[in-house]
Amino acid sequence: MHSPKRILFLDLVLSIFRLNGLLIAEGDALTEKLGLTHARWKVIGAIALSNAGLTVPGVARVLGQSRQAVQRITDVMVVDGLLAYQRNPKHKRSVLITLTEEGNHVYNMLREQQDPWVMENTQEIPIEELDPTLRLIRRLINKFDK
Amino acid sequence: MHSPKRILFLDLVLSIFRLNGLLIAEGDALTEKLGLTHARWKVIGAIALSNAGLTVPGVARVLGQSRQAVQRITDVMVVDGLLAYQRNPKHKRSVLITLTEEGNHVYNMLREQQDPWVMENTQEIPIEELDPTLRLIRRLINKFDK
DNA sequence: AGTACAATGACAACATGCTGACATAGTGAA
DNA sequence: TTCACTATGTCAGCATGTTGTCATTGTACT
Repeated sequence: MHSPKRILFLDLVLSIFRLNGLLIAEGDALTEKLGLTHARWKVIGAIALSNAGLTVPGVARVLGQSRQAVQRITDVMVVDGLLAYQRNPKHKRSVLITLTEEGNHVYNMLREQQDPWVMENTQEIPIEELDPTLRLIRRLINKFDK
Repeated sequence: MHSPKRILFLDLVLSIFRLNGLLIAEGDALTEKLGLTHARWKVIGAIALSNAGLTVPGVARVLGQSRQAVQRITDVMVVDGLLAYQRNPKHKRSVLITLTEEGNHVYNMLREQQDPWVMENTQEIPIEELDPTLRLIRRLINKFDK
């Protein structure tokens, strides 16, 4: 079974691995001055983008990671003053994670780095290419996320 | 700067992170019975797909990882009998990695799991979608890989 | 209410990734 | 050839991810 499609698909899988690593490196370089690591800016991003507020297992679901990994990161970030745990009206034990004032400040600075980066890396790519790619990626995510 | 393109691009980045994790989970499930982990099947795959033979830093470049991380994995895999180091006519110190007989056997079994998996997950996706997606991913890789 | 099952927090063990640092080998240019 | 720079192997320290386990809390169903 050496169909072109097989090769194409495996090539895509390898390329996803590769791009994943490169994007993490990009993000780390972007946030180096902010004292963030990819584990941290992922959490900050997830929380900042959430409307209703997120719990630790909630962030884990969004990022596709184990709740234990997220818990460890958020615990440290609370100690560091970036995040705060807040009573959850929906759940007695599982608190909501919020950005502290400092956390918000860091997120705003992150945005200041991120926006020009996005500009720079998308200006040559038309939406007509971006959109179908995202659709296919999402289709694969849905296929594997069960 | 809240252009649709910005949102689209950030969504794509997050989706890459997510799909990366899901693909690793898929691969791990696929190779569980073979006693492989993702760190290991990535190395085996990279070596099996190479024509000219790969060194440790070579595998690292293909996978987009640090040479130290790859070295640690391959050292263990040599001890476990999956890989062997071979003199490199091109370089006195940097040996070539080869699959042992057992390593080849494992790779063949990996293929037996992988082929139906690829079939199953690509049959609904036409090449006309797969190909431009791979092109865009590669374009991004080239942009970030400096 | 009671009870089974799911979700969560907490802790531990372990695998894997990264960077930094150092010595040695290889490469290319003056 | 010599010399500066790069590539590689090696070791160490640390960040991050996973799974497993256990106790506790929530939830849903009877």
